[in-house]
Amino acid sequence: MMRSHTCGELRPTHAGHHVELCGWVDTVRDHGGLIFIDLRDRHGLAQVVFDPRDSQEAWDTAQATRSEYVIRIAGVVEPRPADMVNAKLPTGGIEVRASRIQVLNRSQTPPFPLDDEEAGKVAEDLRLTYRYLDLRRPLMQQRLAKRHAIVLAARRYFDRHGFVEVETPILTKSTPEGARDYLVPSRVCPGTFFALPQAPQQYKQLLMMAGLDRYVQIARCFRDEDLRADRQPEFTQIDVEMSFIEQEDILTLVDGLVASICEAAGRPVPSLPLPRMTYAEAMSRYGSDKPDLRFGMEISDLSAIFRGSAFKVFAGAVEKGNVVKAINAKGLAGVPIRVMDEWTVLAKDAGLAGLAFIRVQDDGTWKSPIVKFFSDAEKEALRAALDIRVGDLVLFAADAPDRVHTLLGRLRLLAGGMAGVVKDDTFAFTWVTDFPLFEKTEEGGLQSMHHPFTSPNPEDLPLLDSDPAKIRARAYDIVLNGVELGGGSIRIHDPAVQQRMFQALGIPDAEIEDRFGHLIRALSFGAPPHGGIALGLDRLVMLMVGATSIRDVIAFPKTQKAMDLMMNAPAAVDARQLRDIHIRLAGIE
RNA sequence: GGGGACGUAGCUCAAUUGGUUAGAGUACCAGAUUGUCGAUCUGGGUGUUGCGGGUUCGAGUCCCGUCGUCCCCGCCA
Repeated sequence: MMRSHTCGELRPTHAGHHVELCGWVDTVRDHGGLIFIDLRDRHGLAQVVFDPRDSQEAWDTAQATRSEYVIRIAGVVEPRPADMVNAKLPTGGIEVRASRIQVLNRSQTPPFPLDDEEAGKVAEDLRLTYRYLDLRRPLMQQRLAKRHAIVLAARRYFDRHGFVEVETPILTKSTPEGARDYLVPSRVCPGTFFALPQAPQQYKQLLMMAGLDRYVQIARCFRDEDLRADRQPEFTQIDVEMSFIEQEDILTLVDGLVASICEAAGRPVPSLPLPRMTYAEAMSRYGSDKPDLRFGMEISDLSAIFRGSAFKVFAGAVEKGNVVKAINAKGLAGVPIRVMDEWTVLAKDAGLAGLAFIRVQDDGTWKSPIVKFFSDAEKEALRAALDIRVGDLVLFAADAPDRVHTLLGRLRLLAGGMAGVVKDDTFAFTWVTDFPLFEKTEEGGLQSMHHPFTSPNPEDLPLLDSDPAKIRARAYDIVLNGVELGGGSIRIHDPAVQQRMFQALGIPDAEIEDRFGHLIRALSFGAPPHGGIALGLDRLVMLMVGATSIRDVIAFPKTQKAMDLMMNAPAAVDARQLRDIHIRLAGIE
């Protein structure tokens, strides 16, 4: 061992101990006589003092050290006099009087400052290019450590509940109906390709058919789609599957998992069970299938109030079977015209004719282009429905329900952010259940909202031929602060139902056999009822540590163009490698 | 694929309407300095204004293109 202690652990109780420390030079304060070096490692910071009267040789070396040099020192722990204690440091009660110093390695001047306060402002591409330096920062190390603690808590939780962790293949088969796949050419089988898994979905179901009963995996997943602050091309899921269970069992299991993880992350543990709402309710009240419940501003249905109104735009909408809904953006009566214009553009982009509004002025009067059409009774009903008060801004939308919900849901988030009513320190979990089984494709066909192995709600099965869009799935998402943390479903275990589902999705029989034959066959060999869920670990950790991007909780993340700036990946390969895998490049300048 | 923001010293930023030698803080280098802990003091500018074109007497500033980073929409079963 090159060290007797870490830099963060020495206390006044160590006084008189002879210690050896290793670490990086954080700062040097040279007083001509005394030299102070703050020595840093993952565990903390310790002040080391060099006095030429102790060792001229050590003092000379210390004077030549610079930021980020790696050094090893030996010395004696001394308590600091009361007036020299540094209350900001856990080790501030002591210092090490050094008798020896060894420079283990020198360092160039870092390309950006490594203290958390300054580095937080540095351009992210620079941090990513020198990620190993960025990760030296205490904040980044804390985040990685917390990620570890969360994964450990999850593994312990699942172990306690009898789960077995199984690794599934990274080289697998393309499933074109999902996200775009990352492909890997086969050398041995010319002209064929593996795909990296978008999720271990089929494998985990097959493990249920294998009788594994309770499966978990901290699984890496790959999707070749455009990136966002909360989306990376490779990411990690806590992937779970169980046999002989119902939806309720999964929800209860994950409730407990979430509580364990919050505890491990040092966050307030939510009271269980976590709140639940249906998809229909989430859309109707929050205009989103991942509602942010940290604030109100819920969507109110005003259709009944405006049925037959003198205001023909609203009355006409109701007449046609559309809806009139609104949110009360409390306190935002003063938003600039510019913002209202932007929001009106959003409304038009969403397919609506426009965005109606009421500003409630300081004297209580309503400033609005439309209130002159409202009767006194309608105004009173409005006031009651939306709790309208001085300073409020009411935003109306009248159109088909899905358009209205999408728009008002989006405006609700913008308004909430602008009004500053979103409490950062609050954790608002919710389950969203009863998702639709299908959604419409651009071509007018059907596609699975979750995935094609999702079980329909048995009550709705008769609708499969008549009105498939109305079928509810036994599918559920867990949402935290408006972020989709994870989702899952009860799966189809009847091969006949699975076959019908593929047919409903319009997949030709030959293709069903080609792509899913193995699964249907497996279902026919005594598949147990089963279901599961997958939770996005990166997003979970992001929220637990208060980061705003999952890049901040991934050691080596990729940029928006899916590049690794440190490794310079992806990169061209040489001709021989291409020949080996039977690939010829075409059409690349 | 689309919309938006940004790109000036190692880093974070400034630079009037297009106008003199592109500045500040910090970092860095040199010297001083025996109780600092964001040490201090003195001195030093270290620059292909992302890149390529264009307009102009004159471009960091205006125009076109391009590259890169970020945010959003589409996309993400």
